[in-house]
Amino acid sequence: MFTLNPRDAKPIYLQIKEQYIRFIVSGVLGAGEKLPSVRQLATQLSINPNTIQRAYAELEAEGYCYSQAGRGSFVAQRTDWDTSRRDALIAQLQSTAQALRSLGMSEAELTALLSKREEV
Amino acid sequence: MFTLNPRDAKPIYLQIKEQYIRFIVSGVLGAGEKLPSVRQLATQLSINPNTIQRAYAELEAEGYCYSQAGRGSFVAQRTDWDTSRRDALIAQLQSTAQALRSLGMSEAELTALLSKREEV
Amino acid sequence: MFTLNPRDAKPIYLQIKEQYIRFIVSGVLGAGEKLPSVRQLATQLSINPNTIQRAYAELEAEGYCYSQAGRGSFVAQRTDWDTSRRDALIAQLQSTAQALRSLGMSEAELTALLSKREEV
Amino acid sequence: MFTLNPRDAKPIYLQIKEQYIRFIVSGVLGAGEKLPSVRQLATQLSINPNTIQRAYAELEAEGYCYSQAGRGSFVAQRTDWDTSRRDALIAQLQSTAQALRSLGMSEAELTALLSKREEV
DNA sequence: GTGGTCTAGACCACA
DNA sequence: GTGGTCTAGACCACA
Repeated sequence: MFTLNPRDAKPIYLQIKEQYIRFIVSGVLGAGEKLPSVRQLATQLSINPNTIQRAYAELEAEGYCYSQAGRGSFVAQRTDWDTSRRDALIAQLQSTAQALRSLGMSEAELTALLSKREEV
Repeated sequence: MFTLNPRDAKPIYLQIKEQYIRFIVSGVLGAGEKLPSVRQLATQLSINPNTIQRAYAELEAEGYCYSQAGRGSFVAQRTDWDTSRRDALIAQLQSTAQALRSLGMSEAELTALLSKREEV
Repeated sequence: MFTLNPRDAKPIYLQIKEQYIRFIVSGVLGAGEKLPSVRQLATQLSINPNTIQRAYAELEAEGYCYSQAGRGSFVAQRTDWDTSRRDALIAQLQSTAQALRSLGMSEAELTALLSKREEV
Repeated sequence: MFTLNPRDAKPIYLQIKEQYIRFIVSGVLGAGEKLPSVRQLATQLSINPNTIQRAYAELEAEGYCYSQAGRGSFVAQRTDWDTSRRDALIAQLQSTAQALRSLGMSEAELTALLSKREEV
């Protein structure tokens, strides 16, 4: 399920966190579903448990999951993270678009860019 | 002219670099204009000259300015940085748009976002 | 393994960088191999860690290696540096050839030079 | 006659020196011809005389010209600089070719590169 | 004066 | 332990 890229400059805890966000946002992991325990995932990925712990802590801080002592961590309701994330992305989209305008890009060109999905 | 936040997770040299990019891209600083000297800016911002040096070195590496021992640093011609910057922004725009799509945003909504200029 | 000449006009960080490039390009250091840590190499060469840091940072910027806080620095895949290096060398070959032509060397002589491998 | 590029990272004294080498090597300036005086050239280029002085000193050290106290500087005989310069360029050509071979370039490709004159 | 390199040494994030 | 950032301050090349 997880792909960790050791060559990436991105810290491992962030790679884990961002993959979880992708899974949760896309619905691969539904609200209420249980995340693997810190120890379990650490063993599975051959990684230090501290690293997993940090990823989980940030996910929880941003409302993507919640943890219950003794039971584990679970995917949160969409309402807990939806709005703030959306707002952040919208702000970023608009500021990037603004930067492209200041390089002389027209509205038509900007709109055209959106229809071309990036490949990666 | 400069706003530095030493508590920011973003390194100081990057804060300086990015502010200069904004000034240059927006035309506040025109091609050929002299940047303040490394030492001068260091004193003014109460920052170590090495930190300024690093910001200037990266600006030069990315084509935003050029520098000469004994003379100073100067804003480069637009052609020197135009394309690379454009490409970076386009990639960012598309990846942000993709993230919004995975939150369920439609193409129509995305396009609508572009017409609303952000205020900042 | 390393030869440093502190009297050389060429900065130390560049001497280190260029030697690493030679090792990586020639295959002495293979993709994925770990470079010595910044501190380790600094002690071994009796050089300031900042100087090593700079060499490593430039190697990474040019795609010869990648580094991760907490883990170390590693030799990159060949595909990451191949093209850019090739282009640089081609430019250098052609400009040197041009200089020799302006000394009156004929095309036949130039071609002949290529078949004689230099010994070093 | 002279083109100085203030945007070039190359020091001005070097730009002057290299342009003289080009003139001398190509025969634009013939053996025995008088170079402009340091002061004269400094005024003409609006440049510090020290800068010119340094260019002339290096040209003389490398055998491209000679100076006579009270009379001025004159272009040297070709035999004074020809061989050493030629040798240096040949060595560089061969070592660059060798580097390209280690990237997998064939002899045929190398030879082909020579026939394509670089444009600049 | 101006940029570039370097040493010495501190502190932080990450694994 | 490992890389990344930063301060303080020195010395060099160049104009």
